[in-house]
Amino acid sequence: MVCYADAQLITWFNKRQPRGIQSVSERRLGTESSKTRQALLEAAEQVMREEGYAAVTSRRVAERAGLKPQLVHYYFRTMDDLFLALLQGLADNYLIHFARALASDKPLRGLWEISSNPEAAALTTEFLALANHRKNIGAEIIRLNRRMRSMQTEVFKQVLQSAGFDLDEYPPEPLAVALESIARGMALEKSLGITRSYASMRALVERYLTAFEP
Amino acid sequence: MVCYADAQLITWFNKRQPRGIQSVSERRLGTESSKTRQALLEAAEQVMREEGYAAVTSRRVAERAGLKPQLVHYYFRTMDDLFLALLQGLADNYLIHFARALASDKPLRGLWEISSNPEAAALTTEFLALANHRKNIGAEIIRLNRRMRSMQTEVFKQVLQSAGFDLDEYPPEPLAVALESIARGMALEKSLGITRSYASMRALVERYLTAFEP
DNA sequence: GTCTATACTTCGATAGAC
DNA sequence: GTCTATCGAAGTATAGAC
Repeated sequence: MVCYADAQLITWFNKRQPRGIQSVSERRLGTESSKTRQALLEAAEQVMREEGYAAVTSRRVAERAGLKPQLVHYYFRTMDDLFLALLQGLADNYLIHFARALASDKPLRGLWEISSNPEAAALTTEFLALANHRKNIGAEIIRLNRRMRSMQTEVFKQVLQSAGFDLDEYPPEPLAVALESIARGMALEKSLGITRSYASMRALVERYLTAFEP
Repeated sequence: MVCYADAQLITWFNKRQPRGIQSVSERRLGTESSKTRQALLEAAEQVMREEGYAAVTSRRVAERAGLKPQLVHYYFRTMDDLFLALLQGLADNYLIHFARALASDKPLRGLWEISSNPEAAALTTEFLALANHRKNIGAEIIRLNRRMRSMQTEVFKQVLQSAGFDLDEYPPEPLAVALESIARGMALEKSLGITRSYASMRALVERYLTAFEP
């Protein structure tokens, strides 16, 4: 199994094409390396997770960070820019965990664990909802989805092949989609307090994973 | 396979316990049978699907329906009440399609089709996001989830049994969860314009469905 | 059943001082 | 880099006339 160091993977991944159309206002803007900017992003993530994307307003984010609302507009020209930065952070975070899963001896279980995280699932759901009506967010989600899916599919392919499975009978891509969809679905139910089918699903998934990763 | 008529099923299903805490304001309220109320609900559903839950405001809903914003408050005491009514409509709609699937000779394929509807998936995602921070919505979603899941599980159980499958090896409940999660995941990607893994996933699912429903 | 009028809150965004 | 001050727009909700 190929193994990247965290930093390397993220660096490689972030060599991305310029994203969407940027606003061309003349207004002054804070640097990306600012600590305050980071604090605002963390506050925004908390607000989004706890109260939903509609609650991510300059005033509420600033309040959570103990700062003035105008600072949000100083570091992010528009709220859309803030959401894009947030999405970027989420993707970076995914990559870190993905790299760890890759480096472990049971990468598929790692993928399952990543997508089973209720907090991450809730955040992802917020972004998926956002993506349906904010063009910029939607475009970025599509970009990220493409890359993540490719990487997941590659992991499935290598694991299945080295375990001697026929890739026609066990097609890597839909299996990757299935794993992520199911894990996120379960995580969402969990974050709502629904645990009813958790055990039986865990057993079912475990059976497949054991077959794939003995 | 048991077969209910649409109306009967909905009637049975809607014999539900009273939902959550209702506001106790003295204000006048329109009747549930009003045509205007129905128009507002349809407008709200459109707005929610196209622009997200955050766009479901009294002003925007009224505008879409060609009415005055205050009418929204006349028919729904609070916006939460409107969301709950919307959710109820969504559940009723699900039941209609569920009943049709039950009555057909391939109920599992029917379940797949229902959850594969991109518009419905987008709406469901909006509600799942809403559920994470609006207590009333969350409670109602949990209630609906429990009932729908029971019904889906029962369908799986009957189909698998009559096809001679071992229910320990093919456990109905997690299979129902998997079917819905995957279908919704695919539908969400579709509504974003991602069609990449659609064909291969369709083939994989078809293989299982053919085994279950020859 | 629908309207006008209105009170109050919160929002995004910007200009300009320090 | 952070602040004060401020605009205009949009939001929920209610009272009361017709």
